[in-house]
Amino acid sequence: MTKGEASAPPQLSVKTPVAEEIAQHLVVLIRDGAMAAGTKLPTEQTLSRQFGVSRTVVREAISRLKSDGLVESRQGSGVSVIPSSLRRSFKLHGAVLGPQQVIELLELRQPLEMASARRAAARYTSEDLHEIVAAQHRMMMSPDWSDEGVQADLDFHHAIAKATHNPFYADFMAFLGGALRATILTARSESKNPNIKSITLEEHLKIIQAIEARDPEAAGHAMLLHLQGASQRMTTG
Amino acid sequence: MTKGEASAPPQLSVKTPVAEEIAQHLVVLIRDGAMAAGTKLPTEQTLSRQFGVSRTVVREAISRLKSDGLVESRQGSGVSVIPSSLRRSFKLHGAVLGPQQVIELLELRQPLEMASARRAAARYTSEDLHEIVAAQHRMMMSPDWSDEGVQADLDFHHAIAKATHNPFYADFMAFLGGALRATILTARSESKNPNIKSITLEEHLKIIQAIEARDPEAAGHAMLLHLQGASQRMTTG
DNA sequence: AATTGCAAATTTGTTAGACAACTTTTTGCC
DNA sequence: GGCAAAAAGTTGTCTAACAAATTTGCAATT
Repeated sequence: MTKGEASAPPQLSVKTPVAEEIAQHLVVLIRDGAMAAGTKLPTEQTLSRQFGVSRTVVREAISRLKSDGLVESRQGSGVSVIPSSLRRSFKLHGAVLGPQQVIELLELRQPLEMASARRAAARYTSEDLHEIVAAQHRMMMSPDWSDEGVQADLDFHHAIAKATHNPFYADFMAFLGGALRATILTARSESKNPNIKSITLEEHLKIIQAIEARDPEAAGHAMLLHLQGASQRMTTG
Repeated sequence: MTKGEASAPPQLSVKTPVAEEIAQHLVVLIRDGAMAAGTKLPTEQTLSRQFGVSRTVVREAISRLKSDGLVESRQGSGVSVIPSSLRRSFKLHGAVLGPQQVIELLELRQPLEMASARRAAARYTSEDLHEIVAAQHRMMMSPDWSDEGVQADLDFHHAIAKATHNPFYADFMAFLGGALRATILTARSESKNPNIKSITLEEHLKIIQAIEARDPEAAGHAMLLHLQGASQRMTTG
């Protein structure tokens, strides 16, 4: 079977590997409920014929679904869809985030950041504080608004999350930061407000002071003000 | 190359597919920083020799890392590690959660659930409320403590998250619920407290009433009390 | 001496066929 | 009809080869 005669026409100038394309196709089928939980996928051979690719490619695609916890395979039996209640991976499937999604993601981040600041204030060690201050310093020194500066900003929040000594906070904040990174960068580079950096640094400073004073409530409140301000600055350009 | 002469001896009675084992091995290498961001992995052929498996298996393992957003491959060039700041998947890598991890996960869940309840109170529609009540009803009717009852409990929280009309809340709550599901089930089946179900239903009811009254603060507070109670009931047996 | 151009070597992407390991279904015997 | 053995079906792994893209090395030219 030659490569060109796959059932789907070449859809975009972007060249995505076939395995990835098929994986996404299957993900859509499962997420949209075309394949209910517990049901079995067609056999690898069937899928291979259906998509017009080799079994190897199908296996690579299924391998990704397994990694995402969407399906489970048993040798000799088949590949079955795992009920959504058991999925153990949280993932942003869309490559780029639209404005609405950014707002929603920020809304998810807010309570986590507040809790993060509160718990950091209660539990930080001197090394944690040092790392937080270091990120703040790095941001101060960076040209506004370079990729470096945004990175330092994200590092600041990540350092606070690490100071909670709960690895899930740290991991999840890193995840959210990465997702929002590109958005923050473009928002700032397009912003006409020249004071945006100094304002941010000031807000950060208040958070640092509240944490250092081991005052969870003040830390959470300072974080809330910071996030509200940042959000406003992002959306109003 | 026959299968038996792989460099590593068969280590456990549990039979995990080789591809998965190698994938996890690589994940550990990357997460623990043995392979810095931006660096290239050894070639597939090298890895195949190193692990004593075929290139096919190595490719399947790498395919999973790609799905997790840990690496990126370019034809002709190689496979390079993606900086942690750009990772777009959040995942519990350990198969089972230890007691400490459960506590940490509950701590991550708490602020999210509170925010979820608050926002649900502010935004719910009649259908949302209906779904929340339906889950409560299903839990009431289920034998204590069946898998069904735990599912209804999780559905209750998920329905609240959906009522926020922010898909990230709903998705993430479903994710967390799935991760905690097994733990909750065993904790309850081992509990000697016969009132655990009625207490839970009572706490749920208070949350429902606060949401119905469109009182975000009361809803958040009721949720906090519920989570604290549930956590206490789980840890003290 | 530096740079450009091109061929060769690398490396990932895909295909094909084969066998092993395990599960499910069918068959044949009692 | 019930049950064990055989057969068929399905995923897991291996090997070999070629395609497609990138990197590297070398040589010729300026």
